[in-house]
Amino acid sequence: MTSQTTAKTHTLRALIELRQRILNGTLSGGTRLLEVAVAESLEISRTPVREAMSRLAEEGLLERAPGGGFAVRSFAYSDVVDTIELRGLLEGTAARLAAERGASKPLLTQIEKTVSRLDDCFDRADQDVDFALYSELNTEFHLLLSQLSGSTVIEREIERVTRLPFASPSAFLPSHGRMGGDRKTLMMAQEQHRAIVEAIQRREGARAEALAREHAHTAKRNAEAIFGGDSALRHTVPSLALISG
Amino acid sequence: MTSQTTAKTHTLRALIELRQRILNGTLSGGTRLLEVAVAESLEISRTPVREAMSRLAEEGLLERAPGGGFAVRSFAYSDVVDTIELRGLLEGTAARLAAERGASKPLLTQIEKTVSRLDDCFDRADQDVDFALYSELNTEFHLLLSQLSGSTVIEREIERVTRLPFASPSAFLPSHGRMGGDRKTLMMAQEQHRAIVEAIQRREGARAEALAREHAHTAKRNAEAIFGGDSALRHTVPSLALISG
DNA sequence: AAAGAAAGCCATGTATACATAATGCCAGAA
DNA sequence: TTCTGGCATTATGTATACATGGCTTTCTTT
Repeated sequence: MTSQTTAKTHTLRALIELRQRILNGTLSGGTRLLEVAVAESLEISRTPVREAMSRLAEEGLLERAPGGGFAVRSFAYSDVVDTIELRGLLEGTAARLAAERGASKPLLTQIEKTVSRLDDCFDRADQDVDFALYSELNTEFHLLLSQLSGSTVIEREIERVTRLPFASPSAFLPSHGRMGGDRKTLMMAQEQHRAIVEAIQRREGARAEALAREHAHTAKRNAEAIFGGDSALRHTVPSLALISG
Repeated sequence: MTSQTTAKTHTLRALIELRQRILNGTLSGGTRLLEVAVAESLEISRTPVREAMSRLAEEGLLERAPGGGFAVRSFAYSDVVDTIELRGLLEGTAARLAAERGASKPLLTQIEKTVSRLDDCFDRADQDVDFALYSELNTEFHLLLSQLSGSTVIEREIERVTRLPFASPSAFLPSHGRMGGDRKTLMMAQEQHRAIVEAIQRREGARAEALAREHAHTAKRNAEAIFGGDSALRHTVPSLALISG
């Protein structure tokens, strides 16, 4: 499955390809990346490789090795849990700030619309939920929430934490593979979405914060369920191969 | 004052020199850094310049420009306040986790010793406090607190936020320039240090969190006082020239 | 056989030449 | 005057040759 990534620049191609290899576990945690080897593997020169690795370090997928060079960052199970909790912390703060400082009208209108469109995902009475659409709208909701905070600092940090694949709001969303109580789970999450927006509108800061934290906590429980389940369940979540411990 | 930085590699020299210029305001927010210009200015080639700029982007002092290249990040007054609050949030979480999960004995012993050594800064009955020593120990205290959390995620984030010069625990510490009620301010802060450690030892998570947040809040008040004061007061705080709005 | 020194390798650091893409300016025509 | 086309400039992207420093390995000497 040599995903012939076609990007404008070699740097971008290297970036995407390396990211891919890290996420799918081809490059496991702790692996040192040698410029020459990677360059040969991608059939480009060292320069764009360095550039790509540098960006991956900014993303948090690589870390600079002591004597120069880069190594793949190791993620333990506890890191996943802590990072999700951190997202809850940040999103909680975003919600509180939005409530306390008063969120901008246009953004509020927009997030209401997003919540409403999320509702539509459940329209059909049968078990089928449009997961792809839900996932997309869910991501949009969380992005808007970070913007509602009115703080570029908070917004930036959320964006940063969220970039780690296992901490993204849609990371542990049920996929088509396992259907069980998923519809109910999603509906509960959606109820939390609505409550968060309502609390912000009513300027109830503490409540908005608590709700957003609890919302992330739900994601944490999902993660725990998947890790506790058999490995077949784990494989339903893409790019989770990078978790070592 | 051409600070002839002597570092092993050109990259390091460029890194230090550029950081310096950003912090002292020579390069103001929004300024685009052109590789060739910087390279000529530092009398090195473009390669180490790119490398240095990439690291500064990781530090948060630069940001990647849309069409490639880097620009100096702009910091508004509100960013300073928000970032300090963010530090409070993170340190509060670190304190809570340390209390809840139970902190390691050796680290607890070490932080107790640090608190004790901070006490010694006030030994002399006169107004003189050893600011340099206090600052160093204060930094050490906050570092140990982040480690007490037992979460590499939290520790890493605190390290990251703290790297921004105006969010570091010792950023708005009174300097020799202005003595007024500084001794009292420092003693109050030190009292908070002691209380935080005590709460962690007693496994009082919520209290530890609240105390750490309040501690950062104190720093925020200091920052506000300095910004509210005349510009002469602002100049007593090193590397604050980078704040634009 | 053990220890030290030297040599050589390997990985990153650095310079530089060239490629390419974006920007902007100038000129000419509608 | 304004629009448009092309050219020129400039900045980043890329390849590559060479430098350097640390580590290993081996050879030599005691």
